[in-house]
Amino acid sequence: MKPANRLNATFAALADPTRRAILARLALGEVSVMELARPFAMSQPAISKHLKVLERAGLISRGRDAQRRPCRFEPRRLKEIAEWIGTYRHFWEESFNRLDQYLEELKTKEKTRDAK
Amino acid sequence: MKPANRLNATFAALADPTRRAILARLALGEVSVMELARPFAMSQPAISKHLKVLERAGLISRGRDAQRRPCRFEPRRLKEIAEWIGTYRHFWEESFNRLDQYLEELKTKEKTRDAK
DNA sequence: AGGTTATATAACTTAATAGTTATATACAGG
DNA sequence: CCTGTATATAACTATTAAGTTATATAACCT
Repeated sequence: MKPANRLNATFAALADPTRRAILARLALGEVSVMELARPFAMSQPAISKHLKVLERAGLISRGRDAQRRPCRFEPRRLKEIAEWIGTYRHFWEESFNRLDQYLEELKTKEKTRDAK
Repeated sequence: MKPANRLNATFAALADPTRRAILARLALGEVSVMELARPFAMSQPAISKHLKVLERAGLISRGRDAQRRPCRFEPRRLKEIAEWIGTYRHFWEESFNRLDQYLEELKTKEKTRDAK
């Protein structure tokens, strides 16, 4: 998959609260599908579908343990989107906020001056 | 909007490459809709729809300049998802990688032993 | 007022998503 | 071999999303 498509798939997968909850659970360790499904007010096939979405997005991988298919969290794709967001980080970090504040001050001064 | 719904809307908005490209453009400064639309092989109403999605997600805001509605990038929501991802950061950072490597080594040793 | 430019909205089509129930597959264990 | 358990798939429905064209709204300019 091309990197842009990876971002599409990753973001789309993360847009669903059930899937984010699944990831949160998997961050604590491998779990089977049934175990994953239990806390949700949703059928098992629905959970299986969510898992397929997560897997195709590369956010989880699956093992084999008898008839169980334990799911494991895979951090690579989260790292990728963390890096994507990183290119915007300066917008909310200290150094930028200082510039922002400075610009705000300028604006306020202008208005004050114009009002005179 | 509740925080969970905000995450839904933000991730969904970012899942589209056109919208990510719009954000990238807006990170360089305010732009009007027509200017934004130009580089895309897409009608103006399509761009307006994307902007509405971005606006409802809180990723942009819009001003007024005569008949123009200049769009401005709003970093808050990106910051929020950066924080959400932050809770998983330890999975790909140095300290974790060392543990991961150690576990990989253990596995390899097991296999080697079993093969004997 | 009338024409032009910028943007938004309406109505529509197509395709994708999230869920359902029912069924199929695969393995485990007596 | 038979039964139960875990998971996946099929077939279906309802909702949402992304695009289109045509039209409406709003502000500028002469």
